[in-house]
Amino acid sequence: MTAEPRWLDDQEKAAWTAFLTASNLVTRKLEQQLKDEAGLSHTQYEVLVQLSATEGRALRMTELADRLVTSKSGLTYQITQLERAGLVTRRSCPSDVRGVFAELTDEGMDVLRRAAPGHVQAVREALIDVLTAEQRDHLAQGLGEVSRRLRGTTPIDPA
Amino acid sequence: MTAEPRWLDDQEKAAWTAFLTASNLVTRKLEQQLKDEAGLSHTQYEVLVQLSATEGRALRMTELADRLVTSKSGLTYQITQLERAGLVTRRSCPSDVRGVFAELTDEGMDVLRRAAPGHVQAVREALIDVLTAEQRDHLAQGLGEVSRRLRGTTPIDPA
DNA sequence: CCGCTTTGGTTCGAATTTGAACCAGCTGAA
DNA sequence: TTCAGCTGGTTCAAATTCGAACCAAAGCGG
Repeated sequence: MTAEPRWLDDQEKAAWTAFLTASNLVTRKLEQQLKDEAGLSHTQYEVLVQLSATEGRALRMTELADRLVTSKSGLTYQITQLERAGLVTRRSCPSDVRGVFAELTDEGMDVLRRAAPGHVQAVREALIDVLTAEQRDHLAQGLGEVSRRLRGTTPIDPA
Repeated sequence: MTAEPRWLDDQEKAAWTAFLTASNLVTRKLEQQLKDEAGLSHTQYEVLVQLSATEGRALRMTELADRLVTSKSGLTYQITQLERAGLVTRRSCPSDVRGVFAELTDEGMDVLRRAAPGHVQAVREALIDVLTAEQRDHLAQGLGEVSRRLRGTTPIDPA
């Protein structure tokens, strides 16, 4: 048993390490930039972005957690922080007593507006402008598929 | 002032979000897998990998921190954990009293050997086998360049 | 040989993150 | 109607992470 696994060959390893290190470096860089220039963590920034892009500027906690790819408890924490800072408010859901909407405040919108330019610039410098249009397409294609598969992950296949 | 920034167009945004979500999802997935099957965090696993791949199975703290793309203090913490678990030992550097080598123990090597197959398998499922050989090449090319630029980042250009 | 700046690591405190446990409130089937 | 089981969020404790402060040693120029 435990047949020798298929190790990664050089080409595969190159792809893997490039992905891993780029992922770490970019994350680090942007976290830094946001903290310095806007006083926000990347998670917090993403919350604001998601809410601002949504009709009604509000989303349910679970939906938001899914979009951010974070844990429910992690989101609860961050929303509390943002609420404390006045950038977001909690509102209860009319159709489900248990439900909670996180809603972007005007101030939250302002903060986002001020933070966005610098952040977009940083994203360009770190990733977007470094790639050719073709490379961006390949990236979107490949990693898009990767994401899709990991999202629809029902480990138990109901045959 | 503050000219309207160049926002991301759809194509660029697609690349960015694909990168971001794939990065989060893959990280999450692998963290999970390692914790479950080997009782290691991904950082710890990477430490073992880097050491095992090095002549003498030892590396200086700073060098190791750079390779892992982590902070020095973060590495100090993790090495302490691994040392406590008996997978790594600290050894002082002969040529520099301040220096510290992290060295892989035999037990650490064993743990790595047991953990590797499952982890490689997970990496394949999450990323490598999802992409075509061509996509992997593009990924390695593009993100390799991204990494290179972020590494050699001396914000102050000494003109 | 002497100070000054840099380097290598660790320590410390603050901020996050995560999964497990928990509490309601929903939902569907009997 | 009723109860078992799922859902939506929060709470909690434990593990990490990071940057700033710190200490000691190394490297250097004079």
